[in-house]
Parts: sequence; C-alpha cells; structure tokens
Amino acid sequence: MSQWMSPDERQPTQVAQIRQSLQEQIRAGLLRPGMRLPSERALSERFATTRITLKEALAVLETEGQIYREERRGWFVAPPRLIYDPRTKSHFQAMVESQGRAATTRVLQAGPVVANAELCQRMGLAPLSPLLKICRVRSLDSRDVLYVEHYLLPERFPGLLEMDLTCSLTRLYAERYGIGYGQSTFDILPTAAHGAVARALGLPQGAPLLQICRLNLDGQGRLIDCDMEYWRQDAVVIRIQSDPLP
Amino acid sequence: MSQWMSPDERQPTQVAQIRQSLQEQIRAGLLRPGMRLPSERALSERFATTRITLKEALAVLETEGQIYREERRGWFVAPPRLIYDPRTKSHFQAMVESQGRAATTRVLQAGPVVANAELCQRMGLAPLSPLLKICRVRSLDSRDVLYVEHYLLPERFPGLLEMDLTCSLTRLYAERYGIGYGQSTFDILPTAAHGAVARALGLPQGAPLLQICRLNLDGQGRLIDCDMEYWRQDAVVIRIQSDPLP
DNA sequence: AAGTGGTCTAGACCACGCG
DNA sequence: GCGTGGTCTAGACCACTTC
Repeated sequence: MSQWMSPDERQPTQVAQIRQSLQEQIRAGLLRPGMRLPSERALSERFATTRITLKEALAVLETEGQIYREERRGWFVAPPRLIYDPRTKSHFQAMVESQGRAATTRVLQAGPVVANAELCQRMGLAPLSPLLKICRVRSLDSRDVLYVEHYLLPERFPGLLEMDLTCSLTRLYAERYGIGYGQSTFDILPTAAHGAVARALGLPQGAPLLQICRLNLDGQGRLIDCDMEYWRQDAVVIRIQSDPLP
Repeated sequence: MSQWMSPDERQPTQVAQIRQSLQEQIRAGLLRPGMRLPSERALSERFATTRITLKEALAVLETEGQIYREERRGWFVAPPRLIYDPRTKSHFQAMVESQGRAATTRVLQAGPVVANAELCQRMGLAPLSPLLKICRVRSLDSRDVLYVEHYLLPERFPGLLEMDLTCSLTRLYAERYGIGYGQSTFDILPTAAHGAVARALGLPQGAPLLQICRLNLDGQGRLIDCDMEYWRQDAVVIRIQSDPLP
C-alpha cells in the first residue's frame, strides 16, 4: 500500500544550491522585498560559477515568484502577493487599498480596432467586427504589475473614449451607461511575455506571466466586454471562495 | 490620448525566430499533439545555433504550454488543455470523461504524518497535529499531468487507509462517512517543480507548474481536508463561470 | 552501446540604464 | 562611459533511456 519515497535523494546540483541559498537569505529578511540583488556577474563570482548557471538558478526563483526582473535593470526580491478574486469585478483600486497597498492606473492606448480571430471566437462576433480597445497598466506600490486590454462593443459605449479612463471602467459602465455585470467567465492560464505585454511591464521576452481572460455579460446575458489581463506572476495569488456547485 | 505602439519593432532574436518557427509547425499540424520533437542536438544543428540557445526557445514554448518535457526523454507537443473548474469538487474521472478523454489514478503513498508549519497555518491546526496524507498521480490520456497530496483529519476518517484510494475520495467521504462539502477556498499560483512533485510527474527540477491549494469545509463549516494539487501547466486551463459577488 | 537530456564551463558582443 | 542584463558561441562530462 504505502510506497517508499525515492530512497536515494541525489546530491543537489549547483543550481539547486544557489537557489536554496538565495531563498534562505530572502526568508531570513536579509534580502528584503523590493531590494535589488547584486549583479549577475557579482553573484556568479560569489558562488564560484558561470553566469549561465547562476541565471538558471535565478530563473527558477522567478518561476516560483520569489524574485522578479525588470528588463536590463536587474533582479529584485518580490513583495508579498496581492490576493485577487477575479469574481469581484475590477475596482482594482479598492481591492488594492483594502489590502493596505497603493494602486495607480495608466492608460497606454484607447481607440477603435478590428477584432482579431481569437477575439471573434471568444466573444462570438462576426469576422472583422469593430471594437473599442483600451490598454492600461496598473501598478501596486509604484510597481507595474498588470497589463490589461479591454475590448468593448462600440455601439454600447458611445463617447466613452472622451471620458477619464484611468478610473474604474466598471463605474463608468454603471454610472454613464446604466450597464451592470451579470455572469462572467474567466480563463486562467500561465503564459510567456511577448511584444506589447513585455514592453508595457518592462519584462524580457519569454518571461512568465499569468493570463486571465474575462468575458463579461450584463444582467440580461448580453455581452459587455472581454478583458485580457496579464499579471506579473509573482505579484498575485488567485484566491476563490465558493460554495459548491449544484 | 492614444499613444503610439513602439514604432521600431526591433528585429527578432534567434530565440524568437526558433520559437516562432516551431510554433508555426505545431499550429499547422505538422507536429501533432503527443509527438516527440527531434533531439536538442538535431534541432540546434537544423537552426544553425547552439544547444543553449535552442533550449532557451524550447523553455519559452514550455512556459506558454505549447510543448512539454519528460525528464531525460525529450520534448513533446502538448495536447489540448483540460478545462477545469476547481469548484466542481474532484470527480476527476467524470470531469475528464465528460470532455471525451481518459483518466487514471495511481496511489503513491498513504499513511499518517505530522503536519508541517505551512499546513498548520493553512488548516488552522495546533503545532505537530497528526494528519493522514494521501499522494496520488492522475493521468490524462495515459500522460501523468497531476500530482495531489491530500491531508485529512484522522479522527474524521477512521479506517480510510484500508479502502480503495484510487477512486474518488469525494465519494468515499460521502458514502462511507456521510461527509459532504460546503464552502471551499482555492489558492491558484504558478510555481516550480521540486523533489517529490518533480519525481512523481517526471519533470526536471525547476520546471513550471500550476499549484492549486484547496481547503474544504463541510456543510457546518468544519474543516474536512486540504488538497495540494500540482498540474503540468500545459495540461490545464482553469475556467470559472460565476455570477457576480454581492 | 549509442544517444539523449541535464548540467556546467569560459568566454564574447551588444543595447540599454544609469550616473 | 561604465556596468548591466540580454544574447550567443563552442565546447564538455555525466546519468539516464532506449535499443
């Protein structure tokens, strides 16, 4: 019945030892959240190894979300994760502040676009449908952690582009258009940073990300919008409390 | 208002080109789900580069979940993802079969343990509390994709270890102990493979994983168990449909 | 026995950040 | 202009899988 657990733990690799060593320093508080690590060259000397091997250890810690990088600026110790329940629609600012932290929002782009194939499929649209696209970056304690693309049906939101898009879109929907949320669907999956997302969050190409695609319907079951969220994966933990499904 | 999108797309790196090339072959169906890729050495020759660079491209595709590896066996094209709503408590087999796929379960270990610090905290237990630990590996179409550790309160489940633990624990709870689920809490976060998890799923140390920690209460709000799930991150997409929270 | 991925070495050049 | 991370080269040995 009970099976033994691999009797011979093989000796740890250099990568594992370096990872372990850095993790210990972080846990002990010697390397504090937000602090920059020494340069890769300095670390590789200190651990008597090459940069490649050292980078491999950093990559594992990055995958675990214990450290993060800013492109060409260096490696930093990850602050505590934001607790995020995707069902509490947006009010990003309120959610962040209720956890004792500071939020800001920056609009990168806002304008009409033509839906691409993936969006048409997700939103159930006719090919080449027009949409409004709003790109925003949101920060947690002055650190950019979230890049969001909102895709809205233009006919439901006339004049939206002239409004202040740095605040909650949920509030704009409700107060200016009388549109409230009903059922929503979320897809959560890890992915890698590319193009616009990588640039917006200051990540190198290929860095790990947590993607959340939300499809929002109104009280009558009609489509409101589709949001593509890309989180720095060290910055967040998805926490969902639920009663069981029927 | 609208900001231009980085006017000069810098020329793609070798890593990006290799990634692009492999992705295209996969999308076109020339490399089919489950197929093994050529060896790293063969690929690095074909792309006229070194193994390190080639491996970097494979690592990005792995992060995206387009390919996966089996330790020392090679790289494979990822099959379609299982759609998983963590709120539909277990019945792993039923969930898998309803999506037209095949499930199996293997018990690695089952026995009493002493709760570690993390578990005491998550479950709100006194230090050194006794628990029952059940380790299982679950496969999708003959591929091991999920490693689960269940931690149960021993006083609620006398004699459990003598039962057939390859089938649904949910069913055992209900049929043999009259215990059903009430509220549950899920934490979802990407992490890296280590030790027992890596061995159980045949992953190299440091490979990306999706961790889901579930804390299950019964109808009276009393703790039932805590499950630590570790998914191959290419094998699953978390999909949650929900009405908005009050 | 041959071939594979896992691990590691010892460099190099470049674009960019920062002072 | 210096140091940084980002990218890349050209090898090597070992443990393990597969034949």
